[in-house]
Amino acid sequence: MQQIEIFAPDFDLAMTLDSGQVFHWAKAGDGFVGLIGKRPIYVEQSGDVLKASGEVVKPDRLDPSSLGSIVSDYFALDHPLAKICASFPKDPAMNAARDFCRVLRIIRQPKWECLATFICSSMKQVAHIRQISAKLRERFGEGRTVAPEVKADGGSAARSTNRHVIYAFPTVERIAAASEKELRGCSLGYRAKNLLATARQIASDDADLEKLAEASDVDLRARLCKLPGVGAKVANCVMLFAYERLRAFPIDVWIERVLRQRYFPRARKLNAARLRRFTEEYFGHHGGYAQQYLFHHARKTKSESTGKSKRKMGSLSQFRG
DNA sequence: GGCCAGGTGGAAA
DNA sequence: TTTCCACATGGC
Repeated sequence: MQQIEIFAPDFDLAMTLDSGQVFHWAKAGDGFVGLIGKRPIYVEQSGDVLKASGEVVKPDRLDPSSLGSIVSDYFALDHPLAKICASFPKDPAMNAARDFCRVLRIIRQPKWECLATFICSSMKQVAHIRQISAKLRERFGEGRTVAPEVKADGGSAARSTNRHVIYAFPTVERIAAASEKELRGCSLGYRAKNLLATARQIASDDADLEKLAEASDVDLRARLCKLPGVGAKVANCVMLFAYERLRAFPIDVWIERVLRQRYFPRARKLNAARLRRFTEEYFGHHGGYAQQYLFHHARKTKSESTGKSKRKMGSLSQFRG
């Protein structure tokens, strides 16, 4: 059992974990339990200090990192938030979102876990995605335990009787070995076929997610979009949340609504290509952060109307990256 | 019970 | 090119 404290200014743990980037962290004790890759972690925040505990059983040779660097890296504590916020365009919608979210960070997720989860996300609410993630983990993932507490006396948490069982996201190989029927048993619906096909492509070495990190934004997006169940929206989410492409700007129903209402209130012809061009040019270098702030702000304030005709929304969602 | 959800892929117009 | 529509599921 290792325990650490990290100085974490400009960071809100709860807000970040509740912002629709990642779907498996659960409240426990005064903080949250979850996994970073395969490592079970408990983390809690008090002010500018992040406390974490987790077992470092046998750090494998490929990843000998300490708990502190694992946590810091995952929550992207090195992202210069003040600078990023300063780079946002100055307009009423963006200003409001920035004021609301300025301590929300875009975390660095494991690639397969992020890709698989967002393949399951289409036409699902965040709460449903959490359910699907939990079912996939419990059914196919490896179970671990973690104590939801940080003790002053280092080793005591390890002996805690109040331990939570948490499950790692299943490996590519495990999903690839499953049947579509088994996956549908996790409430995936029509998404099961896509998840299975993508897992099998990756498992059979047709796509190497780690190697794709070397690709340019354009190439990376194109490669991701070749995977079953991955279109422009999912590709941009994976680029943003797993490949640290902070410019990637996913356009989902929430963002589309914000753009329509706040940036193009009177536009008639607002097709997907025009929206895409606008977001790429207007929000700039850290567009992904801007997008995440607009998304989270809209979702948490449930702003204005929510009733747009499905047909209209659908037509814009068609755009290919 | 209808509407909506961090969409995609393929057919029809 | 653009528009339309099927595809599952669960909460409100």
